[in-house]
Amino acid sequence: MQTQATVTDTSRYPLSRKQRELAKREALILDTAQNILHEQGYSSLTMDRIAEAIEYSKGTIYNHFPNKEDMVCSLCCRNIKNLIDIFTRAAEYEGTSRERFSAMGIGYSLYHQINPLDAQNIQIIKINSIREKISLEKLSEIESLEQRITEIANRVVQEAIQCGDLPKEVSDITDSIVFGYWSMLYGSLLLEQSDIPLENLGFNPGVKTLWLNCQKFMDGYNWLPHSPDIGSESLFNKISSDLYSNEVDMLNKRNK
Amino acid sequence: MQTQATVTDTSRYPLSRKQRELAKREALILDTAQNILHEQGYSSLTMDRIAEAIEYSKGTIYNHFPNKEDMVCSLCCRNIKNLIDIFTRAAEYEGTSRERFSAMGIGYSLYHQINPLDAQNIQIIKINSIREKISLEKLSEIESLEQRITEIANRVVQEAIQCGDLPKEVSDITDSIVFGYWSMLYGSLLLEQSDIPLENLGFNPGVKTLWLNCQKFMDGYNWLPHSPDIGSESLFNKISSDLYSNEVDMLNKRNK
DNA sequence: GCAATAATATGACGAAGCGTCAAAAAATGT
DNA sequence: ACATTTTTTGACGCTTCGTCATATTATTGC
Repeated sequence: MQTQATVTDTSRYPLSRKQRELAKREALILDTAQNILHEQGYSSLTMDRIAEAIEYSKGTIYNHFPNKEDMVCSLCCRNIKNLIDIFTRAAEYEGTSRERFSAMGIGYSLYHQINPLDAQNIQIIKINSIREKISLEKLSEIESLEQRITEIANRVVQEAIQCGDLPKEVSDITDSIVFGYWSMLYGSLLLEQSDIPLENLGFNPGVKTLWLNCQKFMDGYNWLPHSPDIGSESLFNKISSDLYSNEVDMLNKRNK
Repeated sequence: MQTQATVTDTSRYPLSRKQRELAKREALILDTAQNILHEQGYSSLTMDRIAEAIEYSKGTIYNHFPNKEDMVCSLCCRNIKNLIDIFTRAAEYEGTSRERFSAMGIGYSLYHQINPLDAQNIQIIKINSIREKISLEKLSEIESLEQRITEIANRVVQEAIQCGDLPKEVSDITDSIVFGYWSMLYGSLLLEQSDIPLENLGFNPGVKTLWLNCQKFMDGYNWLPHSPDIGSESLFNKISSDLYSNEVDMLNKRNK
């Protein structure tokens, strides 16, 4: 009988040799997929090409993933963990609640600038006609990972209310605040997507614009302390260097 | 010689019989494509199916569109005109500058709720791997249509500055304001996309959430008059019934 | 150590879709 | 009425997906 290879066993028991090998191969497949995406783009990502690259047959890949879309979703799951890490760091940042929330925006923006591929993959798996091919298990996996992120953000909002940085009245719409913030981050991300010519749309895009809009969004909710009329950039720089110096370096290096 | 059928001639001269027939058939193709999308979804949208439905051969379709993606983009171009109409109506709304800007948000949101297909198509043509197949002409067509929308929004922002509803200091970042606003609209739209289970993410989504966030965004920019602490919904209802009663009816009818 | 059995890997194959192009059909010009 | 240009057609080649009978490898029982 042909059974589905699986490494999603989350039990604490040590994996058997077999399971380890399976996990290793799964990682190999995902690595290879990412490479191809990186070097040749999504339209060149075919199961045959992956099979050739990893020196296993196509059937073996299909023992790991029910289809191509599911595989891309797995890639997203793997990579979104980096984003969780960034959000966690932001939530633990030593500063006001507002600075911590701001840090999340910077982190999100930085992360996707460094890894535009991830943004593209996320974009792809959000398309309904793609989505319907992804297994329910994988869908709920990515969903719960995203949930972890929104929970982290939500906690900061609640802390802000508790310590009086945000008015008590918003206690029952903390979700909305997170949703709005995320919408703006996500929307900006997609609108800024590499190949869409925003300049011609009359926009002056970039991280700084997003930063400003995020600040104004928080101002609107009366999140104290308010952003200064001028010079909120110094806060931006402070947070960037405090929390994301590695990421900023990486970005600078790449742009050279 | 095989030449490309074209009806994009924008000259004012009356079209010849031939051109009219061509335009008619192009519309037929797009209508049919939209039908198939509506009834069977994007994965069932194939050139062969369209050909069969319109009772022309596939080759004839390829005389109108260089490929499938270009055709979907054409569909977007055709439909985005409705959005321009909505934005125009919003810009001409008799009310404060802030109300007009708000009206744009409501209109955008309503429009995509009524036509979720359009939102999906827009989402699709924003994917790089799709985009690279679309002809440059079509890309610049949709770009300039989108530009018309942002221009309309931008004009309202400028009027707001002129009449003192927005502080003079933002004069040179009107683009950013429009960009932020649009990001939030667009981001919310995509995050709310039909099949993504937001409830489980802890969100309480919907038009009202978006409305609130838009209001807070404007508050953040100090766009006068500020939204009231409670009861900004009455303004929402007023604008909806003043400007979009047709659209609201349509939506109610459909949900019945 | 070996046969029997179970698990896994393979790649040829069918199905489906895209886009092409030589040939057929229709329209136009003379 | 015939020649020439334009348009339409659908069979065809190509690519990709995902399957599955068969081959290979691993495991178990004795």
